[in-house]
Amino acid sequence: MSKNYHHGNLRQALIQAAIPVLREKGIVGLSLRGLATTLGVSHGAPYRHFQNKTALLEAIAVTGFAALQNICQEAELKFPDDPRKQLYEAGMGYIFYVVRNPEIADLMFRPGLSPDHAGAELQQAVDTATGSLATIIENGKHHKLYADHDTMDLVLTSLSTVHGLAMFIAGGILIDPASPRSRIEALGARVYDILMHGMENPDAPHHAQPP
Amino acid sequence: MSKNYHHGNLRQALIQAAIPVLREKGIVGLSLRGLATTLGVSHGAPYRHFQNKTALLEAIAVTGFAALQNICQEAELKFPDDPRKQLYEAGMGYIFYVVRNPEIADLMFRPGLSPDHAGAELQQAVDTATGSLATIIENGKHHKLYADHDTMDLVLTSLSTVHGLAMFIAGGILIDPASPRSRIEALGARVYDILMHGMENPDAPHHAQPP
DNA sequence: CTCATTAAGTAGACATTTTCTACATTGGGC
DNA sequence: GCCCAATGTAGAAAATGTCTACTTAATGAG
Repeated sequence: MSKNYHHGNLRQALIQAAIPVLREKGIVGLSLRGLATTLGVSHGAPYRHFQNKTALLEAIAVTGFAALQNICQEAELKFPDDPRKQLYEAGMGYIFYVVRNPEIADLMFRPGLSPDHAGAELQQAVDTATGSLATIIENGKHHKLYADHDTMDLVLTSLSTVHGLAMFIAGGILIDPASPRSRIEALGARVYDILMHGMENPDAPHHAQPP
Repeated sequence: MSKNYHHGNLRQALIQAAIPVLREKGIVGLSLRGLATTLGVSHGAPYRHFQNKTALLEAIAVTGFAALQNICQEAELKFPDDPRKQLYEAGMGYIFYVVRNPEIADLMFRPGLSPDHAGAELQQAVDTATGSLATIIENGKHHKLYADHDTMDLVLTSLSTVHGLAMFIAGGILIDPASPRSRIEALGARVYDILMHGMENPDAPHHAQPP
C-alpha cells in the first residue's frame, strides 16, 4: 500500500470519521474539508466520493439501515423458532444501537434529506431493512402470533414505536441515555408490552369505532 | 411603522422565512445570510435574535411542539367527554400537521441539535406539549379506558408511534405524502387500531414473558 | 418635552467552507 | 508494458458564519 496518494478506502473512512464529528458538533458543525484534513488528504478529495455534504449524510443514513437489517437478521438466527423473541430481541437491539449511535439514527428517517435526488441507494437500504423486519413479523404470523392485520401495517407500527422510543431515549428527553442498561431495558419492555397487548383496557366501556 | 431600520418582528419573520427554505434545500442549504437578504435586512441582523444557525433551528423545533400542544388542547375541547376521540383526533391532527410541515417535525425529536447549550426553551416546549398529551391520556384513565399502565409509558408509546408514522408518511417512504386525505386517514386508523388493541393475537399460543 | 439608555439594525472584516476547474499519480486491464 | 479510468492534489472564486465597532430609533424617567 503506497503510503500516500490513493488512500485505499477514502469513502468508508469519510463515513467513519464523520460520525464522531456529528455527535460532537452536529450537522451544522460538520465540514467535508475538516474530514479531509483529519484523514490527511487534500480538501478536494472527498468530492471524488460524495457529490456534496448531503450525499455523505445520506450514506451515513444507509449504514443505519444496514445495521437495522443486521439486527433483525441476527435476532432471527438467535431464536430460530421463537418469533416472539425474535421481535423483542430486534427491537431491543435497535434501541441500544440508537443509544450508542444517536447521530446515525437522527439521519435515518427524515423527509428528504435532499429533496432533489431521491436517494436511490437510501431507498434501497430502507426497503431491505424493512424487509428483514417484515420477515420476522411473517414468522410470527405463521405461528398465529399476531392479530389479523396487514404485515406492512404491523411492520410500520412496530418500527415507528421502537424508533420513536429510541430517539426519545437517545435525545435524553425522558431518561438519561447514559442510564444503566437495565433501566433502558425496563422501559423498552414496558413499551413492548403496551404495543403487544394494546393501550386499551379490554373491558373498556362501549367500544365505538373512532369516527 | 418606519419603513426601514427596525423591522418590527424580525425574529418571527426569520422563523417563517426559514421554513420554506428548509423544505426546498434542507438544513445544509439554509443560510442566515440568505434569510437576511430575503427579508431585506443586513447580514448581521439575525444575530441580534439568534446566537447562531442552530439556535434558529431550535426555535423552529419549538414551534413544532407548540403546534403539538395546540392540537392536543383543541382535540380535548372538541370532544369534552370522549377521551377516546380526543386521542384519535389529536393523533390524526398531528399526522396531518407533520405531512404539511415535514421540515418542522424533522427538527423536533433529535438528539442534541446542538450538544452544547441544552436548549432550555426547547425542553420547556417539550414538557408542556407532552403534558397536554398526558392530560388526554389521564382523561381516558378516569374513564377506565386504558389498561393499567403508567401514564408516562402510555404517552411515550402513543407519541412515538404517531410521530414515527407521520415521519414515514411525510418522508414518502411508504406512501406518497400527496395522497388524498382519505388514504392517509385510513393508514392512521389502522395503526391506531393496532396500537389500541395490540399487535398480538389474544389467543396466541403459550404466552411466555419475553426474556 | 427632553434626554439617556438600550434594543435592533448596519457595515466591514476575516477565517472557513463549498465547490469548480485544471492537473498529477497510480493501479489494473489489455 | 502501455493506456485509461479512478483517485487525489492545488488553487481560486463565491458564499457563509460570526466578530466588532458604529448608527438609529423606541422608550421610559424626570
